[in-house]
Amino acid sequence: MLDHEYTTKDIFRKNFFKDWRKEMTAEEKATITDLKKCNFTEMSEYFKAQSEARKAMSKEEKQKIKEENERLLQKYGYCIMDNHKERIANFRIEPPGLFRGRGDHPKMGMLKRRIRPEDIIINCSKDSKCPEPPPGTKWKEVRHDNKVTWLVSWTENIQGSIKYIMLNPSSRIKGEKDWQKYETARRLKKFSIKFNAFCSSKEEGETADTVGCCSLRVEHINLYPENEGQEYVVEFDFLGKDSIRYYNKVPVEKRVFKNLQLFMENKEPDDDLFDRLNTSILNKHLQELMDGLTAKVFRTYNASITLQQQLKELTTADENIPAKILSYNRANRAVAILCNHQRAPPKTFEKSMQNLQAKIDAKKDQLSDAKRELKSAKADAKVRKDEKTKKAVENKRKAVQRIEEQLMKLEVQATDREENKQIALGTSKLNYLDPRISVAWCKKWGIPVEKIYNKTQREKFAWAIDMADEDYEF
DNA sequence: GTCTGAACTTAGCAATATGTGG
DNA sequence: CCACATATTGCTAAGTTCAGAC
Repeated sequence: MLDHEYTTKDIFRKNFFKDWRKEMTAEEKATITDLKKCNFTEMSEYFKAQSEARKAMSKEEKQKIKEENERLLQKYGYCIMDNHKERIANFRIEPPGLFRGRGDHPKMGMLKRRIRPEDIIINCSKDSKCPEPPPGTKWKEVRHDNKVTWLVSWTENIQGSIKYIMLNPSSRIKGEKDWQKYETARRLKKFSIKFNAFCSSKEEGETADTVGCCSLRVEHINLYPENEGQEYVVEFDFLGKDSIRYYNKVPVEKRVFKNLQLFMENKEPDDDLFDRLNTSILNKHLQELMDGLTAKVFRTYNASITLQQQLKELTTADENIPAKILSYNRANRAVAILCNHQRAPPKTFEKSMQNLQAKIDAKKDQLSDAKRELKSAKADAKVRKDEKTKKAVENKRKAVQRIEEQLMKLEVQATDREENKQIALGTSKLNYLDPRISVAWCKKWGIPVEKIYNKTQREKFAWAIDMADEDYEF
């Protein structure tokens, strides 16, 4: 991790050194007293060399590794549930290492210990052949609980939380749950509520300081009776899940604005904004409004309804397939922005943008050359009037057309990439957008579903690809 | 009511695989 | 066919929800 920014952070270094010293012998402890004086370059070089060696391997060696991975997958990557062979999601146990919390995490750098068979609980049915622990070891427990979906669990040592091995998203059990999620969100359509919130509460000092709706503090909002020509504007600025910043200015109803003013009266910046509300009160209230309604349903609803509406708005009939796909990506992007799904701009972004621009310029030159050739071929044909020159004109015309299409494709690509610089589309696509909306859109416009969903996504959304026709309405 | 823990979903980053143009 | 760019997959942390203890 030597090259990583983590290692420059004080908390990371402090936590690492503290945990490392716990592992030392008395002698080591006496010798190694200052992390600054420790030199890890030799180890770092070793791993770098390993990675280089891996890259430099011959085709045959790479193929061998691939086959070995496939063998492991076949051996450990599947289970039988209700008589069906199902793919397991994370069948490899998490290796030991240094904990990398996100944001300002107080525990970053702590030693994540190796998981041993004695830490492992196996959950399988009574009549099944229970997996054997490695020779000379024992599982912590073997149980037969058919009220839960996990196959294996263990307790990790950083937060003391339980980790699980569960089934792949393509499995029946996950697919049905996913379907159910969207059905609940669809029922929200009947209500004309616009509500964009989520909740959380956490122990201080154990986690990074992030908030959700119920735990927003006074310091996270500013109120503007008037702002940029709009009335009753609330400015949000806080760190949410994964310490991703949420910044937005939202005009609200006067009544909401006045209430927020009241909630902020006589409070310190670090006081709770909603001090009489907690997640259980909120969820109880939501449950009364609609069966199955919880805070996160709004996110699913907002995302899916926005995709549907954006697709309607952005797709035009006479466009070609690449242009339609651009429209799809734009609709997807609108959702990602709504949900605040961000990503760090790729390290190679500027460079790859320049390269693409260079390609576009080259293509433009090529186009004007082709046009010039077409012109002279036409002139030629006018004079000669024979079959051969006529055919030449036709060929040149086709060439121009082809280059124009290529140019357009490149330009579309450039626009798409620029607009996507800091936006992550994957999260919404995978977790919030009812796949039946996308499938219906594909069917309606004759777009192969492979253009929208890759192999993994098609496996996860198999249920939707199967059931949605082109008239599907969310 | 309030707190805690178990179970499950959602999240962004990094490594790896694949595709493409020179 | 190679180098580079892009797409996909893997990884695991960080959320939400709900039930049950107190």
